[in-house]
Amino acid sequence: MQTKYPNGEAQTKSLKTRRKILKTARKLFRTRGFEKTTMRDIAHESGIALGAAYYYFNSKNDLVLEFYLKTQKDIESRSLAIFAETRDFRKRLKLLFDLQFQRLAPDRKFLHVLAREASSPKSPLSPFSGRTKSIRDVNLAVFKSLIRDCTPEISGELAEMLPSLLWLIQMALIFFWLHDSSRNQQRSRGLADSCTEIVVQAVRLYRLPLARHLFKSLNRMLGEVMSGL
Amino acid sequence: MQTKYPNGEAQTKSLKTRRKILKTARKLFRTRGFEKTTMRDIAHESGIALGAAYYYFNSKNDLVLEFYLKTQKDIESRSLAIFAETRDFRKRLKLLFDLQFQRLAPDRKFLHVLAREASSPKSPLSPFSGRTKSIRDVNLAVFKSLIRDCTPEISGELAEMLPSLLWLIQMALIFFWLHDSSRNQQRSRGLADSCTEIVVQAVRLYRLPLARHLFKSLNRMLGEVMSGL
DNA sequence: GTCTATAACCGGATAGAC
DNA sequence: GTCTATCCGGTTATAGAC
Repeated sequence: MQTKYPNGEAQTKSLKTRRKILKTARKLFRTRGFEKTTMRDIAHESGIALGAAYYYFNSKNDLVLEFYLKTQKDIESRSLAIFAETRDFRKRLKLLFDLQFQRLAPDRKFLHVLAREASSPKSPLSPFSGRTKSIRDVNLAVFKSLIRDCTPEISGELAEMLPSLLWLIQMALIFFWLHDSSRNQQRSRGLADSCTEIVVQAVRLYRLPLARHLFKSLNRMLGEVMSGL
Repeated sequence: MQTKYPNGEAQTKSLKTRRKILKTARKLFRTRGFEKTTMRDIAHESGIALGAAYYYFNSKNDLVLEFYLKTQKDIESRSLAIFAETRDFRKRLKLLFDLQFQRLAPDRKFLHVLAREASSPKSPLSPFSGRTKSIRDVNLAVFKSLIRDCTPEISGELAEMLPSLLWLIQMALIFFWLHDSSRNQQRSRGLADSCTEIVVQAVRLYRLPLARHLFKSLNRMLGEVMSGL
């Protein structure tokens, strides 16, 4: 991961091997599934020794993390195009959730190890850990630009808290989607719809004096969740 | 697990061994942690062979599940006492969350395997799977009796949807608490407070015509999440 | 049918030679 | 940076004892 490359020569070769491993792993994970694919399989099909595979990746799980990171970066760049299409808050949100499902779909079968790994506090893959902080920050930035210049206009305190809230909702949606065995993950899409609707309705209620207490508590909750990073 | 016992003799001995394993496992998990305790350790300290441990428990994870199930049953019976103390909705909710934290606390260090295991769709421990359905039903029943005869009065559609909502919140709280490294899990307690407050405020807003759409969407969302069990 | 004990198996991960 | 040989521990297979 953090290996130094003193010269272009080595870099090229090293990168080639690294990519080869990733490609093989992805292929095998997709066809046989994560648990039925052994590191020995991956090394063998990549034409290298087991030890070499571990030279490039610290663990089998790390391979999966790599795919996820790449996808999230991809989604970030594509989200800009989405926000250019429409300024409507609801549509933007819906399109973004759709984009997540769509881009993650090819790897859905084995991405569940992400959730599993994320549930281990010790793991660097924990949702509350440093390794994933960069990707979380990217996600938050996406939600910030979703809110910017949208209709209805969202500003002030609401604009402060919404990114965190939307990020949490997105994480929950992805978790649900990973386990969703309905055809084409229809249930997850329905869930994304209702979550979108809930947020839209909540935004509408925000200015209501009677709802003041509710949003105060919600804001406090978000602070408590996100402060630990 | 589902072994038949044709006579009391065998049952007694069998149960004794079983309990011995559980006791040893719990002790070792608590002192060394889950991953540093091997099944060989547990068998050895229990004075039995490795194979015997596997005769009683299908896997190392199953041992942890056993502790969790026992705790949840314990919580169920204690919750009745709590609801006898007060009819106040907010207080009942807060006391119930506190009870969860308190009873689960001794095993907090190794209960994270629950979350990990629960994240594997194939696993019988998945939150959406049959093995855990009974415990989920028990939890839901607890929330139903929390709502019954409380002040402010909760009935109708709201009484229908609240148990599911509270269950989801509870699961999220426990997940957060498992990873919470703040002293004495203070952050989790704060989070439980704000979640409680959010629910209380939401209940207040329920009758508001302007909030109709919001609750409709919320209800739909809960249906989508819970229908898959 | 109920239980125990021993010896593998399997696959993720590591050590260390080259 | 790549290999081979090993470790380690969850899990399984098997052979019997009661």
